[in-house]
Amino acid sequence: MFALIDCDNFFVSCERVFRPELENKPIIVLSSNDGCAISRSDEAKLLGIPMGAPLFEIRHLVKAYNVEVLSCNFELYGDMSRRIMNILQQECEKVEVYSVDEAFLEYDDTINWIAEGERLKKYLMKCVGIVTSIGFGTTKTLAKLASVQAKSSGSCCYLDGSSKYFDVLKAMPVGKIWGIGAKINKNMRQQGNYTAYDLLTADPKSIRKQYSIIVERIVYELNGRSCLPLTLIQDLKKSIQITRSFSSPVSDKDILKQAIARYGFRLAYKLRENLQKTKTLWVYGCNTKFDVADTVLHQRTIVLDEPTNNTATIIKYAQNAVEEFFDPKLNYSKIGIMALDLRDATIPQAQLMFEQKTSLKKDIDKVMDSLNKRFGLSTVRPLACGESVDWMNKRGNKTPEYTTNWHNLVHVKAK
DNA sequence: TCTGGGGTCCTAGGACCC
DNA sequence: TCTGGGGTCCTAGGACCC
Repeated sequence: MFALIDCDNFFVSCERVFRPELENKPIIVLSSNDGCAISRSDEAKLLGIPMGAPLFEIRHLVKAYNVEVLSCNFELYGDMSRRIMNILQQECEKVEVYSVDEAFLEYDDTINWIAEGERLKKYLMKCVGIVTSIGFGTTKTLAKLASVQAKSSGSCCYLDGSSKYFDVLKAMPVGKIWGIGAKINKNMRQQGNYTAYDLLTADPKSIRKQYSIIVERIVYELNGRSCLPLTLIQDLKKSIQITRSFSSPVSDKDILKQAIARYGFRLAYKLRENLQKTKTLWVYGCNTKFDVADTVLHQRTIVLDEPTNNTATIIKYAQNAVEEFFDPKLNYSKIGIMALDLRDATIPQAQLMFEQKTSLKKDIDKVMDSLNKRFGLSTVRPLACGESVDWMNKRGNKTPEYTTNWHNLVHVKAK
């Protein structure tokens, strides 16, 4: 038996925990650079604000209905997520953290599912203050679908592939199924498969021929035949990237080089956190993708002599790449760096052709990491990252880091 | 004027091997 | 003029997820 725990309107809900006066009001949380709405309260959804709507397109609604607009505060959401996952891990032996606001649980023994779900829901609300939707199912796909049903009904829901639940599946649009995105949804509807029930009764082999093995698996999963096991141990990452849009387009090479140094610095830190090294870097810069015809992408791929997670090395290659592809005529709207071909840093690689470097660089990284972990990210950083932050992206309405910064602790007065 | 960031998996086709 | 059969590995692109 699988369960899916999904936090309702997660980012908005995190904000409300510390701003209870925002309860029952329309709120949206924006993406980085204050660009799009990426989390909406139920009240905001009712106003017709779609997921991912650019702020400039919904200004009239924001104004007319006095919508509270918040910048994203990922420090807060990340910490709230950790709290929730820790609780789930205490409550159940088998937990797969699927995303920042979702987790799959697996149970072996027979218990009263709905009662267990309601208990968990209440407990999470009491401990963290976040409303969750919980679905149970005999496969992960069914548990996911049950959580969708739970969201609309307000209480926990159970699904298996038996005819007992066909009514629910007949009312469930095919596009709501985990793994059916916009493209496949469109094709399915053209073929006359409108609901989860239609897909459940489809022929798996012909579905595979027409779509892919992924959609074939979904058919089996809807029938109650489990194809997707719980992944308890997270595989090592295969790629890591850091990319940001500028608050306004940049055509100054020095600023681009500062920005890429910052992202390289973050990237190297993440690699070290994951105990990984990279053998291949991909550095790119582009103008806005909304200028239809003339989208330009400048890029360099760098294959390193030996795998590294050293900040100075990564920044050096990243800045070289920018130096090479830079074109003063282009307005860069964002640049980014990606580490590919990642290796396990705990397995030492013997070097045949290259002399062993001294450990000085390693020591510098170690000191930087420990200071930054203790006093906050980028307390110390390489000079290459620069000081000026004018070009950095906007987060105009960011709320305090209530749970991760001593200076932002909530003050409570007792009367 | 203004439009996020970070991932995964699968497939087809090309290059190469014997 | 005619030109086999069976593999592997890598990459780019597409689709999906949150």
